Amino acid sequence: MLKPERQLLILREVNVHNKVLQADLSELLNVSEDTIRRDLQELAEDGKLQKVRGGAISNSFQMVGATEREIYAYAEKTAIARKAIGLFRNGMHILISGGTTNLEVARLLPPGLKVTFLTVSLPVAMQLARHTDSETLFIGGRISGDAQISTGGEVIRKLLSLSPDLCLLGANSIDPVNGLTDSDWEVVEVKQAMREVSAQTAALAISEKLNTCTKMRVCQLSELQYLITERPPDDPFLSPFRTPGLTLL
Amino acid sequence: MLKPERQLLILREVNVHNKVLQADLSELLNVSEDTIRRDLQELAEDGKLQKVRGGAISNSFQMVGATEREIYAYAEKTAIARKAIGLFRNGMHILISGGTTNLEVARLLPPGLKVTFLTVSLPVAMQLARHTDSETLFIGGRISGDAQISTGGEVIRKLLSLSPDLCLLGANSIDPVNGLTDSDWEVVEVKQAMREVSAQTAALAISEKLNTCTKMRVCQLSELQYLITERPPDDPFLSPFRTPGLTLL
DNA sequence: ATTTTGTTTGCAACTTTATGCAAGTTTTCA
DNA sequence: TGAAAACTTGCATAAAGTTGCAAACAAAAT
Repeated sequence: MLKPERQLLILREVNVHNKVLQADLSELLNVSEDTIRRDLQELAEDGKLQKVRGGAISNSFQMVGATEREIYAYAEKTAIARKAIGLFRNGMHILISGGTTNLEVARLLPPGLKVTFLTVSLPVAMQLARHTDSETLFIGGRISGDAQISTGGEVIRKLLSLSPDLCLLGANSIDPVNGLTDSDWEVVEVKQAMREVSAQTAALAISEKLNTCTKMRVCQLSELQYLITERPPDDPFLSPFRTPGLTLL
Repeated sequence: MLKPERQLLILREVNVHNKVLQADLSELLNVSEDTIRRDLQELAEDGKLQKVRGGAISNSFQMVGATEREIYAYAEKTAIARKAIGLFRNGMHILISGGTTNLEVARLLPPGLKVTFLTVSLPVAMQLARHTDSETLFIGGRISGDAQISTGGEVIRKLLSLSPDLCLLGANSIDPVNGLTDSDWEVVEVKQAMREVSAQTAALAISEKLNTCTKMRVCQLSELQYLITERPPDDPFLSPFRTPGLTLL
């Protein structure tokens, strides 16, 4: 039996069964396992299948995890989170919106920090709750399924009775002209109220979201006190955002 | 069985059940627990799931401080959850407390069910929020770290303004003499209010918690309408709980 | 037909990996 | 606090992989 012929049979076998053991192939094709191994290796190099220890698996055999969202731009978000935490002082009341960047903030809280957190995001609240030195208050309301945050009139009403020292807003998109914008009206409504009641507000955005814009405005740049990105504050990329009253971190 | 194959099965198992015990996987896949542990570790390093003591939990199910205890006895808990869901009717307002059994209820909700859920538990709310046919309202307040539920006067006040059709109380311990009891005062306070405002209340308890008692009473048995365990309603084990006005499920 | 040339194959020696086991440590929960 | 369960670390073993090499083979050239 010629080599190309044999490899074709191997390929068919793999695609039918989704996997194949080289011991089985060796027996089926009456060649040594070494030969099979070399064949599988070649086929794998051509991308026809995936070689694994002991045999091979078909290309269609994909880990479910491929679609699972691993936290996007994780390193950047961690850097932002650390800078944001630098603003915290014991005794503060801090209002936090949702999003993965804020989740990183919650995850990276240093032990010993004693602040009161107020949030509308379920995942952020869960993470914050692990930090036993600080207190966490959740602002209840109708849970908006995709963003996993409280929305609606009741949230707004509750927010208006608060006056936190600092607000951390995860930014969906931000540009110098349109300011902080978002695509979901329910979220915009909540973020607006969050900013309005807070003494100071910090927008958290990975730099890839800078200079992008979506449909609805949360606030103007001038209404923010801090803009936190993963870049150093003096990065030329940030110069469009360098305005009086706005501190870049 | 090839290693990637095994890991894929593990991942499937995790994503279907939201949590797995490595002892179960070990039996299912006929490999030692050490191997399972190593697999889980690898998958966790790849961000495909989250490793916890004794097993793993799915990524999509971000329950932050899951412990061995919390992923325990899920077969029983799913049985209970299915029975509880049998009580649901479209249009109902349903109040749900925390605990892993209620979490199962949230996870197993059938598509198409249109009810309004009210809850004080962060993990339950997160799970409920994925069920887009129903509406989820979270009752905000101070988050009690270990139980991950809202507690405090504000929760009570809010609860008193509601009148849900059904209340699902996860039971920490329950016995015929002392009724439903719990060990954490903050939780007891909330559960009491939950029961008081609801037209009907169901206690959910795996049978191992029957005939146990802890320090503080939530309510008497006679103040409950349903007791749901994983056992059939006519199980002799349940006879001490067979009282007028209390339906065993 | 025979030689040459290059490829393919199987084998042997050695390295690496996967897995299970055991001893000791940590965590959890009663 | 103390027992049970789970984790860690190290190790032994077997299976799989690697490399080098020589025999076998096919195809091309003489």
